[in-house]
Amino acid sequence: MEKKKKIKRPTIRDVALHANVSTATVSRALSQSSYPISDELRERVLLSAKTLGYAPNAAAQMLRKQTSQEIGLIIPSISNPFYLQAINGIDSVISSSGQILVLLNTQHDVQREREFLAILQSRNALGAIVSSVDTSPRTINQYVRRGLKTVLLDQHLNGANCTMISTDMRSNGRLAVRHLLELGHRNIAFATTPLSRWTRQEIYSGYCETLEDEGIAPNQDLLFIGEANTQYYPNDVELSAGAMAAEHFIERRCEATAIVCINDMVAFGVISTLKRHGIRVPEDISIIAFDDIPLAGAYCPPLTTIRYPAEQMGRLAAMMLTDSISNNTGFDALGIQLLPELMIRQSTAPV
Amino acid sequence: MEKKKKIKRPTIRDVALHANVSTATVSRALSQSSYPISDELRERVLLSAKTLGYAPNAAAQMLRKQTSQEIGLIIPSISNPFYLQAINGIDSVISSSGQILVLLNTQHDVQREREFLAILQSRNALGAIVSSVDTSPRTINQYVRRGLKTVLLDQHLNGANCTMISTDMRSNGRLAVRHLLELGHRNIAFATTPLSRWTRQEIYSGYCETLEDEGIAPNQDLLFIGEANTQYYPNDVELSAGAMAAEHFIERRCEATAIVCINDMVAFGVISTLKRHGIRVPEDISIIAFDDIPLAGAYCPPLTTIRYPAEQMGRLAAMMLTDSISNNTGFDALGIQLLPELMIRQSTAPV
DNA sequence: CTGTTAGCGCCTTCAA
DNA sequence: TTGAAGGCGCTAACAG
Repeated sequence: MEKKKKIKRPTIRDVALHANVSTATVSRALSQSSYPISDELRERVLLSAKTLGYAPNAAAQMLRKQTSQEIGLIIPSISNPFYLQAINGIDSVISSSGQILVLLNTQHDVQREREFLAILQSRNALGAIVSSVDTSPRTINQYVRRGLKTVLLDQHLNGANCTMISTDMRSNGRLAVRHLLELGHRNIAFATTPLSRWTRQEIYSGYCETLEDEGIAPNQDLLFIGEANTQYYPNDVELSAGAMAAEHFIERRCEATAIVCINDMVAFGVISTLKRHGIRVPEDISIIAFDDIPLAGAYCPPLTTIRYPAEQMGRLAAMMLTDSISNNTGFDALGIQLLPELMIRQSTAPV
Repeated sequence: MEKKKKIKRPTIRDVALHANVSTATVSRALSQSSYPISDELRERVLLSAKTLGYAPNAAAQMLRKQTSQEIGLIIPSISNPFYLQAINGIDSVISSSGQILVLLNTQHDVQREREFLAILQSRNALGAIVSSVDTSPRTINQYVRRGLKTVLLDQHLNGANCTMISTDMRSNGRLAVRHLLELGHRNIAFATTPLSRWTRQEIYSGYCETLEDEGIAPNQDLLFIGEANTQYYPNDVELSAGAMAAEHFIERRCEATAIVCINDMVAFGVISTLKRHGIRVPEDISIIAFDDIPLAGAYCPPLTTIRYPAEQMGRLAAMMLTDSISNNTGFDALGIQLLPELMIRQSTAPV
């Protein structure tokens, strides 16, 4: 192969030489600083920079200024539309303040999560928004202590020394069940992916509590867990998990008149599977879920669901982070919970 | 407010002092280099680093090594599930080689796209994967010339000096129409968001061509364009655009027996709106679309669609980029097209 | 107003 | 096998 000449980008010194000024002047002319500089020089510098195609070296700036413009986003997966919406919200805030989003996907691996935290630390990231899969706040706190501004998203980690934004999943769970109870349902099943995440456990707890309040004993036989798999829908583990749960539901001839699904995607998997078996929603069985992803209202039937304000949560997280960065306030373990909203559509009906 | 003591992270020098060796030794001990170093020293250094909580300063490394481990992903929006899948594919490749993904959302703004390219250049990014909204390859070529490794995703920009990965949208369009023709449809409408992007125009061209081949004159009255809006579905512009197109379709009492939709989300918007007006799919009208997002198969009816191998495209883009980086091959304007696949489900039926 | 200069933290020759 | 030292590109303190 032909030898490749390494392309050397022009530096501030090249510009200085070309414009016949000092590097300091170039630096001042190019930065928006209000530092006094004559218009003539400024223009000469700007011109030289343009002719040479000069672009500042970000690494040098970071090193010198001891800071970067990066915000790290650590999430467990990017398959879930929730994160898409959250990213949207986050991006809308940070991009307008000239910051840059570094996306780190842990794939639900605690080890990776820790590595990513270390990476952000290494990079002098301005801050991190973390949807943690860790069960202990130890690692997070360690980085917070070392100065990494952090906001926890979609997860409430007891004892974490940082702002946490979530919704009260348990009361969301209650809300869903109460809606079904009001419609006269008494035999209510629960379909979910494995209850490994705190948020899922919370929803399930809310479900159990509310039934108990009503004098209905929660029943393990009504819990349908679909493994994360791609057996039924090759492109989506949650859809597929929903389908799996529904298959079990049918096999076991479950007589529930309603199913609470852990999220919209699982619900879609459940509904499409039930339909394939000739079971109608909501005539034969009511379905309620959580998230309210954009498609929920355009599904058939339009899905009754508890809105999870994903985009707003993302936006809020970014705002809290930005605030904590610019005011240099930290260590304020503020817990924020967004209130749920029941979106009644057409997948639930009276018994 | 209380004065905040600036937290200073330990440097390589601190570790050197603590371990009573030189900074050079520390550097060598910590890097995986095969440089000879006694086991005893190595362990001492590693221990010191751990006790001090040392983490290398990425900026300094980048400056010194004149390179970063960043891959930039420039996309026009993160609302479209296509990009979600593409990100998934990309991430799966680059994260396994220790690289980091920087997500840059242009919001369909050419100006922002150019700024982002400049930012990546500034940061000595290893490379960029770009889903461009530019209509000319000029800017891209400029950065390619300056050494930024680039792969164009989901867009074929004539004259661009870089690898381009896309599918042949025109033949995808043809494939869709041919399927409908085979089912006996002759009066076929087209529902889309504005035809601003090249990919959309291509699909539309394929649609027109195929009709002409069949002796059917394309008819402007059969083209339904839904503005990007949030009027019908507040959380999703494409869903909403589909709904809008369908409303027009109904208002104008269009008599087409089939609709080609520009993508699955638009199709969902169309279908749910048609249904709301009592029009059945596929009994009254057939719907075909493009993308095959995970939900397509779980919709009702399951959507007949042309699979757009988003994740594979992402993976391929990342692989091409990685390859071009490690082999330092560049300027090889390779055009790659992934073949479409018709997923026949239940939203299309004979006339 | 403009220039000189000293590092920011790290890696990597070169010398020992 | 280890250490000393220069410099990557930039900014900010200090001189002029």
